[in-house]
Amino acid sequence: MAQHEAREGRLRPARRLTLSEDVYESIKTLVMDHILPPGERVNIDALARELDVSPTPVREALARLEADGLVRKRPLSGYTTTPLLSRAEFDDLFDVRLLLEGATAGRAAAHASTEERQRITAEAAASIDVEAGDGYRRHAAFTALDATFHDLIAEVAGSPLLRDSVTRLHSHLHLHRLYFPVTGAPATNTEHQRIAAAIAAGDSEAAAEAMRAHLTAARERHLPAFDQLPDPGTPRDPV
Amino acid sequence: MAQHEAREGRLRPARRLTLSEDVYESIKTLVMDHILPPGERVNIDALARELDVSPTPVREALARLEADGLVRKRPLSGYTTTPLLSRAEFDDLFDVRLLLEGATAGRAAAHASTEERQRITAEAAASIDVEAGDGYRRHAAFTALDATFHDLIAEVAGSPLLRDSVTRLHSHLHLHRLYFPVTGAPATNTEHQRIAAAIAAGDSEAAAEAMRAHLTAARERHLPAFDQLPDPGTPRDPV
DNA sequence: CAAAGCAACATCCTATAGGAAATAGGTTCC
DNA sequence: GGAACCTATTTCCTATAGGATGTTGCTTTG
Repeated sequence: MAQHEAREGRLRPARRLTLSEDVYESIKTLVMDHILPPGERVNIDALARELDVSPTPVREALARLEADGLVRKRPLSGYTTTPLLSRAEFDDLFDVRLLLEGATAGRAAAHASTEERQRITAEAAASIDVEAGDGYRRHAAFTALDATFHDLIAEVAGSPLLRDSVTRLHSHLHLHRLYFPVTGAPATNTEHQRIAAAIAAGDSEAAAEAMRAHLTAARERHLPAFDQLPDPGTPRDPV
Repeated sequence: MAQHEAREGRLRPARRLTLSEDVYESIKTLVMDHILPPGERVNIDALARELDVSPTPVREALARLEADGLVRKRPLSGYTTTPLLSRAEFDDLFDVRLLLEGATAGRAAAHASTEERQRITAEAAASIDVEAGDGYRRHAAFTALDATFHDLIAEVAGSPLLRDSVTRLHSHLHLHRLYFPVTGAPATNTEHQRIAAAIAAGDSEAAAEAMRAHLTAARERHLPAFDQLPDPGTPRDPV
């Protein structure tokens, strides 16, 4: 049963601890980067062959991804990648982000340690040198940096439950953003630095307010995307 | 391969659509009702034999439950039910509930339809006749009714993302409450009715305030539980 | 020409078997 | 008497095979 020597030369990164974990990360990346396009059927067997594993760990990873909201499962019809965000879902996402991330910023300003405040300030400053690169790469780097900044604040807020909720929200955001390159990188950086300054100063109310202003502005920057492409609506259960 | 006639007489309820779904609900109930005690190892094969299915759907259900936070998975050591809430985790839970459910109550007051307002009012009123029953049964019924009320408000708030977050939080709460019967049923009912009245009247601010007052009071009612039993602390990764 | 029915196909879902790792217990050595 | 090492067992993890179901395309009929 020569199943080990075939493991070389696969397109997955070096294995973590369990195969299921690797497969989970691999598929998550495939969905996040839209290599598996939104709203498309996911063939378990084909995916297993592609990753050079048996269908069982693929099935297990898909079950976790469904709980994350990145794929959907129709009972006897297989898995499907979650379709693109509709306008209503996008608005809902930012409404909830406003609520949750306003709170994380305020709490971060109150609870963060000295070392954590420095990390946040550094992260906001590091956002500048993403000007390098071109097109897709540059946009992907910017998106990753933005996510890192927001996740860092959620991490520092000192509430595991709040952090989980925010992280879950962010993975939903990726279902929209990668398709629509935005041009507001400089504005985003200054807004980030304003948030970082308020947190460093320990001013909870100012931090929350700066975060809410940032999210409101970011929401406005993303809006034109819905005019460029036909709105996908919510064609998610065509029965 | 006589695998169908063995399906009769199992302790699972009638099958929904897929076996994995049934198994998921079954295990979820086992964890919620503490038939699988918190912090205990979960043997996949034993569970599969108990439910009279193969390990594969059990494994899939466990993966979903891990995403829900009801079980944990240590890479090469199997699954474990999530341990009891520590004092710090309990405080965190109610902090986040205060934030999220205050928002759901306010939004429910603004967005609910006439029919939905009636359902909420009816649900709050129905909370009275749980005085019947004894001990465990009575407490379980009260807990279920409380969860239904809060979930209903989250449902009506008109934000799918917010509803998911709240629902997720509630499943965490079950990890604490069932072990410590509380005596505040009458107070809970009046508080629920006050919330329902504010929502029915369409007063967002009053509804949010009533919800926050309710949660603050409920938190106080639960607190003595930590004095009755030795605090479990956070013995979750004994290596 | 359109719609309904049928059949073939592809895919998912479940069951079983075997290899690998971690845990637990006993033994031995210090 | 205690700690470290080794061995045996248990358990998890992965792979493969077969049955049931949904889906798709074609044919036939009105």
